[in-house]
Amino acid sequence: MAGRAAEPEVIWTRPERTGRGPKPAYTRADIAAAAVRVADAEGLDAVSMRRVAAELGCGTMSLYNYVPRKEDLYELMVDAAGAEHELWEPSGDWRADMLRVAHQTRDLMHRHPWLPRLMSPVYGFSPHALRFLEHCLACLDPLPVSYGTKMELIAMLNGVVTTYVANELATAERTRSLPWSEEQEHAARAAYLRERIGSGEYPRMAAAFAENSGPIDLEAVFERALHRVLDGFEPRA
Amino acid sequence: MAGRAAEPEVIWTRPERTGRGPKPAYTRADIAAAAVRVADAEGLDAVSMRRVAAELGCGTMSLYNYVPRKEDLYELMVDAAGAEHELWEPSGDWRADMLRVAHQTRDLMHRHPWLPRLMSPVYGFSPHALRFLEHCLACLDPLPVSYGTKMELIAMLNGVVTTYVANELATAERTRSLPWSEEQEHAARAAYLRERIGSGEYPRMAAAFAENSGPIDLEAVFERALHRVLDGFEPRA
DNA sequence: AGCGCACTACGTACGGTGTACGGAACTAGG
DNA sequence: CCTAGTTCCGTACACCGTACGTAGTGCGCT
Repeated sequence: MAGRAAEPEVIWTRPERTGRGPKPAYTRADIAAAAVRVADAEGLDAVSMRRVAAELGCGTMSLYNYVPRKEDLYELMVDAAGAEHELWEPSGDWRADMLRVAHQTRDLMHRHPWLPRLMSPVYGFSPHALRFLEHCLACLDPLPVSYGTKMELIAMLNGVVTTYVANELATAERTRSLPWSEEQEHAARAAYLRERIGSGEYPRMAAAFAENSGPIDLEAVFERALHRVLDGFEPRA
Repeated sequence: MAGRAAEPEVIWTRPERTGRGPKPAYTRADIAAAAVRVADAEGLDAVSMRRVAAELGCGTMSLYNYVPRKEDLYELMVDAAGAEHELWEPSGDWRADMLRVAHQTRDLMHRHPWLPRLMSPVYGFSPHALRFLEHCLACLDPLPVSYGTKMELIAMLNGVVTTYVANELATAERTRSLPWSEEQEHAARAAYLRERIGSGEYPRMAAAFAENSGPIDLEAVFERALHRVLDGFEPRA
């Protein structure tokens, strides 16, 4: 009776509130918003049950009335971020629409740099994720391929965007907890790399760096990557 | 003097041992191997400084003589795993070689399921990562594009493989710490998904699931993804 | 109407984490 | 030889997720 059996539980099936007892002081959305606020301002590692509870102004253990495990808090955060996805009436040009989707996802991840790290297929079915998925499928209506293929397209595009942004943000998020700056870290790694490459052990890498030693246009790299992904799904190629 | 200034430090530039004092009891490789052993057997979350020290049979704080921060231990682990990459004489067929690379990476990640989670561009320049990169570039010698483009190809292929395997392993690694099994978790999520889709809010997702309700051939999905990536870099398309 | 119970709230406590600090043992360089 | 720079590691601290128990609250049922 009291000791509930260990049964799998998806947070979204758990009703937000039940009839009996005092009214909950917060909604799930309140909690997600607080966690997102903390993560945005202080980084994902600052998101602890205590910190989020403090942000809300309640006791730590009160959170466990809303969220059975910390992992579910993460799931709420991802869903809350997904709510910021702006949806539109599909234009009829699936390529243009998917490019727009990709750019919007990237912007979203720039606003919430912790998102790439939390991106997991496990969280892929939260309410807002479903809404987003349905929207992508709507944008792909003009594309004459099976739904299975469309799913593969969406997964691949999202994957590439996530990987790309994660790479963009990696040192930034990393150096947050380090006693030196991002620039210093970058410089140290670059110096090490130059030294290694100068050793002659890696002739092709040396050639690659010689080819273009200037700064890379990351924006252009991103754009090329998107187009290449979409090209792979163009029919009758 | 004693209080060293906070300067950026790449673990690979730090000499493995210095002249003065007693001989270190372990090599960096010993430590990496111990950490990998723990991660393979008990999951990445079991890799704590105490646990790794116990695995080695030394005091916890002794580890800090070899590794300044836990994060550097992760870097050692990734490099140690990278050492398992088997390199070969390029065949002259860059497509075949890159497919082989991709499959090998996937196998590697299956052997070390914690690898996708640690994959970070920051770790991309460890000794074995450089060796691997040079090998990929060698395989791409027959491809008549710039080194910049080759780098983009390698990054994209690795990214797609990593994302794909991470998805494959997500629930498995996740349920390790949960009081129920992977199958139960999967069933609960599937039930929730069916319920949501049955609501009629997501007509296209419903159609997608109706189209093919049987189990998906993940192997084929992976293969298609690889070919699509490589297609995007085929010259004169 | 009023009782009971399911629920919220949350203080305390436990076992874990990364790692700063300091002291003891050891060995190569001047 | 001596001393300075190491390695080794026990102790300690702040913080983490969360199990458990208690107190108070208000809905639903009788």
